[in-house]
Amino acid sequence: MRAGRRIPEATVARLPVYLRVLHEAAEERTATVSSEDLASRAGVNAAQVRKDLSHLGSYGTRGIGYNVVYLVREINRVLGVGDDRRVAIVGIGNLGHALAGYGGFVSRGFRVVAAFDADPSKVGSRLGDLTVLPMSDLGDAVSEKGVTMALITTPAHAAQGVADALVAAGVASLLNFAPTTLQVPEGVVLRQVDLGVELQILSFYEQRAGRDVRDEATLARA
Amino acid sequence: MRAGRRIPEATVARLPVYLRVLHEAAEERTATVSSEDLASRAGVNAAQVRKDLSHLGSYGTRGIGYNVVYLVREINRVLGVGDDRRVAIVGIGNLGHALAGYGGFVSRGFRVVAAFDADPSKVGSRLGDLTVLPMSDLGDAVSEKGVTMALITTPAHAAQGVADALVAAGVASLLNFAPTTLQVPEGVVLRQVDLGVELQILSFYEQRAGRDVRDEATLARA
DNA sequence: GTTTGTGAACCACTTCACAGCC
DNA sequence: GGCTGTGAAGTGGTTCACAAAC
Repeated sequence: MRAGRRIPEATVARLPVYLRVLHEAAEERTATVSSEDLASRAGVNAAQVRKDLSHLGSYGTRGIGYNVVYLVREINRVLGVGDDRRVAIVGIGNLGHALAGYGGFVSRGFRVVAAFDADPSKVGSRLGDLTVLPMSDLGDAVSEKGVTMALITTPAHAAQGVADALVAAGVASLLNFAPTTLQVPEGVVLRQVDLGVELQILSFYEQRAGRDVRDEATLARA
Repeated sequence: MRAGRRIPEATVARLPVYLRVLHEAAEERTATVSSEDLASRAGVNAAQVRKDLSHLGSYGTRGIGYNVVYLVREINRVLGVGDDRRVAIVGIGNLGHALAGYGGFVSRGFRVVAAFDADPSKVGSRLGDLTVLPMSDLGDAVSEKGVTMALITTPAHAAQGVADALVAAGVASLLNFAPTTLQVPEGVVLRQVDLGVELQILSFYEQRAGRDVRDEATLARA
């Protein structure tokens, strides 16, 4: 598969993991990595790595491996990260609060620039260097601050309404943490993270682990 | 495929989603659901639902659908949920704090019974009705409280050490939120949730959404 | 008529194995 | 000799389509 054609979904889900591993390698001043290195650090098969990377183009050198800095740049480009993306959080409960302060977003090129809550007692409170805004400000704040992605951390019953409001405001990428299935119009990208689901999946494999030994390393959402 | 043989990984990942939908249906006093109902509420294809459920056995009635209460019981049994599972959280930063109070766990049969942190200034602080314990208490507390699953919410650099300690203490199911790949011995079940990865995947599809329209609804873990 | 359960067809992803390049 | 890039083979998952059950 030569240069960037349609990239398989499964590959897209692994690219961020490679990126993480490559950053670690870069910190250790490693100039090049082999598919074998990358694979073992990412917890996948080496052939997998090579095939995944071949979807982006031919960025390796036979006999040598992949140039770390160069590969980081290419993956960032493919994922559309790098120029910092503006993120809003709707629903400032425990989880929303935690995500607003989560360092793992900033270090990956995302910046939380707005926070909203429907509860008047929360509106106006500080959240790091942000002020929690009322839902009625959503439309204006989204366009003023150039928000392109939003995290929904409301209770389940409020999530669909919030999603509708976000879509109406022009936000086209939603990451939903509320434990409910959302409907969005075509063209809007939606991903679901349900922490309860993760524990239940874990529970299944733990239960099995007694009889047949199973070791499941999985990526998120993946 | 008659009655419970080996259940495909992809099916296991969807069962908790069906469970969530079934609980919603139960609240609405719906006695039976068709695969079509279930599918549309879960965001998948109806044939998928039927095939998934057929792996558990034949619990539907042709011409009628599936009995909600009965199906909930069966899925819970297969997943090994129901008898409340004891969970520990290691790393009481923003995220650990939020997860300790997350209602979505309790309502799904999981109970957070212990919290640990390596930072002496956090040890002894209250967290709901728990007290944060030092890492040195991990072994004892795990066995006393019957912990079988743990959430790792430490910084990345501490995660492997914590995983090792948990495994040594006899915890055989780990859900890792730290953005790093962990190594665990055979027989230990490990799942990875990386919130930064989720945003990066979202970013990729958002970027595409302009040209070709893609709408990606995904379940967690994938 | 409705809806399940399932073989068969299809499609996507993974792994193998090796030619080609350094 | 070492390592990538990739066809080919293998595996697993999804969707179709229909017979069987109600």
